[in-house]
Parts: sequence; structure tokens; C-alpha cells
Amino acid sequence: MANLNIGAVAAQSGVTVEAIRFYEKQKLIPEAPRSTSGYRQYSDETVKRVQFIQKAKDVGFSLKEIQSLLTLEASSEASCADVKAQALAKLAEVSARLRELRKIQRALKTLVERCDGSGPLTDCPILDALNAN
Amino acid sequence: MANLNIGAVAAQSGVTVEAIRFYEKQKLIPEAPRSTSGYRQYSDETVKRVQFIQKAKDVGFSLKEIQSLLTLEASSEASCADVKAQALAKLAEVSARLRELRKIQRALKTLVERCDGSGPLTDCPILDALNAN
DNA sequence: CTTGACCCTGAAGTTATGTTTAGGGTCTAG
DNA sequence: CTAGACCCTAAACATAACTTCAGGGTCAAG
Repeated sequence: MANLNIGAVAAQSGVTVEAIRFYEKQKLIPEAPRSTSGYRQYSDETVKRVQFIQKAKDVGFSLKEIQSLLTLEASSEASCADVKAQALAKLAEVSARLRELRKIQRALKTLVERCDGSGPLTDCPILDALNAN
Repeated sequence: MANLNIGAVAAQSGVTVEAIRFYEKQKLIPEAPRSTSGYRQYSDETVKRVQFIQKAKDVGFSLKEIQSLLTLEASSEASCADVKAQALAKLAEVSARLRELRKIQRALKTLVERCDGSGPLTDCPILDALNAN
């Protein structure tokens, strides 16, 4: 319940002060009450909230998606299934991106293998491949 | 050797007219000679160049990196090894990103598995996990 | 009472890769 | 000779997630 200044919240949650103000502007964290001098006064709740945001980011959610998760969390009508649906959607997205990247990796490996790294540019197999139809 | 207007180059290389003008501004393709009325006049060379750019993009190179590849290609001192080095660097980058994404995928799968999708939000395992320390 | 650390706001900047808009010429088929 | 397709430029817009900047209060220690 300690009253924390923004810097303390930042330090405890591992983000910058600016990021916290940004999250507030984006409605990811509620507007904080202010001290008489206008300083934001936070509780430990907010530290948890910011940590939640970081973890959700770590598993690939965008801020917009995190907002939606937080809205669900605060809603009385939402169900666990709603949350799971978001997670599944993100999982599908991540898997799709993985497939793309694997394809790129394979293509790059092929290019690299074709080239022994010696010789002049005039017949570089990599450039040749990129130039081919 | 046909003189192509920008629209023809765009059509033949599968990009928009705007993208081609953008590539020119970014020095990825040389400034084209102009007709008397100011229209850019391209040769088939340029179509190839734009196709090269697209292929390089497809294997993950950024425009800046492609510029560097093109500079190599045009240079007399560059060697095949220089090109290979770029490809290897990109391959390493892609592989690193793949590892990250796989980690994210595993984490998401764990989250999803923990939740059977029934029940209220009050004890949603996914939210719990994101809230945990 | 001053200095340094910390807080405030609003606006602009960053990166990448184009797209969109506004306003205006050109070319060609009918 | 006119309509429609095509071309030109410069500048603004778009996205994501912040960061940086400019200018200015506040607080605690010595």
C-alpha cells in the first residue's frame, strides 16, 4: 500500500518512467491519483499491472491485445474461454510466423551452401540465385 | 531494351508504381532517364533489379541490406566472400529470431494447455500465470 | 539556500516500408 | 477533341512502442 512515485514503479517493474506514462495514455494502466504537487501516486497494484504487461509482451501480445486481455480481466461477463481464445489466436499467429521464418532459413541455408566463399563476384552463386528467374 | 514506363516495370515485377519511385529515392535503383515529358524511361535491366530486390526481401534482407548487396555487386573489389558473409549474418539473425519465437510458442502452448476454457475468469489459469511472479 | 535527483506536460522524433493525398500534366483511342 | 488511363512532385499518413526534447516545477540533503 506504500505510495510510490513513478520512478519507484519503473524501477520495481523494470521499465522506464516514460513507458509507464505511455501505458497510462494508452489506458493500459488507470490514471493514478496525484499528490498535491501533481506527482502520480501508485500502489503495489500498479507494479503488478506493469509486470503483467511485460509478461504478456514476452509471450507475443501487442499492447492493444494486452488492453483487451485487461478489459476481459476486469469484466464480470467475460469467461475463461474468452481469454483462452485470445491465447489460441496468438499461438496460431506465432506458429504461422514460425513457418515463414523456417522457410526463409531454409532458403538462406541453400544460398550459403551453394557458395564456398572464394572467387570473384562475377559468378557468385548467391547473387546469381537472387538474380535468377 | 524496350523503353518501359514505370507502370510497365511495376506490372512486370509485381510491385506498385509507388514502391518503384520509393526504391529510386532510396537509391536501390538508379535514377531513370526521362522522356521529354518527364516520364521515367526504364529498360528490362530495371525489372531485373526490382525482382532482385523482391527476392532478397523474401529471404529476409532489409532494404538497407539489399542496398549493401547491390553496392557489393557493383563493386570491382568486392568478393564472393563478402556476399556470403552478409548471407551468413542474416542467417544467424533469422535463426536467433526462430529460437525466440519457439520459446514464445512453447510458453503460449503451456498457457493454453493449463486452461480448459471453462469456468469463470476468477481463476483463469492463463491470467493467473501472467499475474504470477 | 542551493544543488541534484526526480517529477510534470505536450509535442516531436525514431524505424521500416511503403501508401495516400492533393494538385496537376500527358497520351491515346474513339 | 475529349475521356480515361497513366505519369509527375512533394508532403503527409500509417503502424508499434516508445524515446527524446523543451521548458519548467518539487523535494531532500548538506
